[in-house]
Amino acid sequence: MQIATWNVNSLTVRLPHVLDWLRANPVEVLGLQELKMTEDKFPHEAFAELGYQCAVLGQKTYNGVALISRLPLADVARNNPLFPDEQSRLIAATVQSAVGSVRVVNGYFVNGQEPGSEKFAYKMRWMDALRQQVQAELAAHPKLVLMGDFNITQDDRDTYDPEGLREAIHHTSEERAQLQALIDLGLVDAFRCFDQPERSYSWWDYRNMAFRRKQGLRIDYVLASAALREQLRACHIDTAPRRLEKPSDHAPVVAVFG
DNA sequence: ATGTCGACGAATCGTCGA
Repeated sequence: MQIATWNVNSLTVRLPHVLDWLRANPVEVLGLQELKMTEDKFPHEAFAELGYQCAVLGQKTYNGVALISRLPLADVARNNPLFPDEQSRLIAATVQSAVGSVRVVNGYFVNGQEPGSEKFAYKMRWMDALRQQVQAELAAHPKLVLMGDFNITQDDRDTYDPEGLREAIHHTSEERAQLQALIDLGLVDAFRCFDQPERSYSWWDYRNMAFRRKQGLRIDYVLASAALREQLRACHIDTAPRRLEKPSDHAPVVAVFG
């Protein structure tokens, strides 16, 4: 089974890229972030033609997440029952896969803007609540994947400028402690379970020719629970869509189980 | 040096968020 995550930065704009990518990469489950559309505008039919069903938590202009799946999506949960939130950032569902029943949690984590800001405080509260939710989900579903745009670099390998960006947004000790606390629930970073090229990133600013200059951050993750670790076969970042005309600023991250 | 996108409301650009 293959599971992927991709922040598409407007599904309205990126739908052709996503459909093309699924034709070339027919993963079982794809988590999308930053749909920037309400559910009534979601192109269910286009995905259905490729054999996918979708569960959507939409929002106008900002945020918005979806699960795109070849397998039936059961027990769909939208946002966090422990954390009332006007922003659409989380969607979870259960799939019966070749590696068993897997709970898939897909998140668009808070950006945080700047350390010390109100948005940064919201990021911390949001992750406190997410940790509680994932802990409960893990108790009910030993095989669990938590994936999405985390908006956090885990360590210096995940940033093109570890010195210049030390304690900058996406690099703060507080954010990294929050990510570590999630991992400490019993998850592994699928990408780091395997040898990877240096300067592997999942996001590049649109400005400054950042992609061409390899100036990116790895802020998109697939985390797998211990019960799935031995089934984990590979994980990679697919930079091909970042090279297309009018790309998303993020690249898909793919994890292979089975 | 604040550089690029995308959405929005009210324009044909300014503002916000990333």
